[in-house]
Amino acid sequence: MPRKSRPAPEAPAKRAKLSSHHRSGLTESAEDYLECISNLIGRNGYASVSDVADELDLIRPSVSIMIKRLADLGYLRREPYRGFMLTPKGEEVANSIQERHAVLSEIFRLMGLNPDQFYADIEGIEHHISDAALPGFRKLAKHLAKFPMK
Amino acid sequence: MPRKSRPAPEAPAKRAKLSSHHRSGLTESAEDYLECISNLIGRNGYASVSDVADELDLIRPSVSIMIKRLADLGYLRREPYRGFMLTPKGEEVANSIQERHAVLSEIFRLMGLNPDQFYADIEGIEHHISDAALPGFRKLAKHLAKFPMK
DNA sequence: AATAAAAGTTTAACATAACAAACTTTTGGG
DNA sequence: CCCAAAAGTTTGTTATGTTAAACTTTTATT
Repeated sequence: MPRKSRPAPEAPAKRAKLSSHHRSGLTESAEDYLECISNLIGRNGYASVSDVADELDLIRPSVSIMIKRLADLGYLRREPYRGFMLTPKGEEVANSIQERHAVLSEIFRLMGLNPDQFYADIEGIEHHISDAALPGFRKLAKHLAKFPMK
Repeated sequence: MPRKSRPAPEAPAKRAKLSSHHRSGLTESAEDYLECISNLIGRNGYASVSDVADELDLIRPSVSIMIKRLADLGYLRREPYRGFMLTPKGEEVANSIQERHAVLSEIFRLMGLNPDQFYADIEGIEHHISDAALPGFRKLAKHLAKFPMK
């Protein structure tokens, strides 16, 4: 028996969008890119597609595409063949991730876990600390400094 | 100018696989399903596609598809129209997530953050605590119980 | 037993994010 | 200046995970 045909759906006006599952309105992956770019700029003064690809262990086309999107969304500005800079919007996301990373590293250290050895844990967790929870984590780090675990 | 044609790539023998970015060899999403199923079984004695869909705020087809995959991968067994049970392999994953959830809830509580209000944080973080880090988190909970933050 | 409701599945479409191959642009060394 | 290497982009494919619509199967009610 022939299947009933479905009506053709309206053509959706598709705009560049990142499905925003996070605090920042960006995906974990996008947050990782911004964090990485900020780190590279801090270290080298600039960041390029190739730099980011090396750092995140991705290939250049993958990075190229994400960079274009982040630029379209206003998180960074590109100057062809001479890297990119974060916009204030991009800086804000990068800073928020970097602070979470730093706080988590400190907490891990105070827990007796070498942050270098738990880099993957920290990289995973840092995307899931809400703004509301962050002060609690800062306090935890202070508390552990005052009342050490060992 | 006509584009040069690419050689047809070998047909990859595709098997049911979940790209394993995590400790368990499963994705976060798959871990969420197993955690949820285990919780439902604990509460109700069994879990169904509809139960899981309600709980995780997904629609039945989404759940149906993932359940089929988890069954194919040996994490659970289905009895048509009467729910499913976790296999030992599935239990193991569920237990590991549940323990992380419990430890994190306790730590949040001891940090002065109501776990109910930070459910999303905990649900996100629980997938990123490695086996190697878990004992550290357990110790942290004990330590905070002994040396309270407020 | 009939049938309506509930439960589950199939199909098609989409978004994200990755890779590989091929192509283009820029830059730097000779 | 030329041209090769480096940098970047385009195109095509894949995997994951989701929705929506339509369909099928089971269960339960009368």
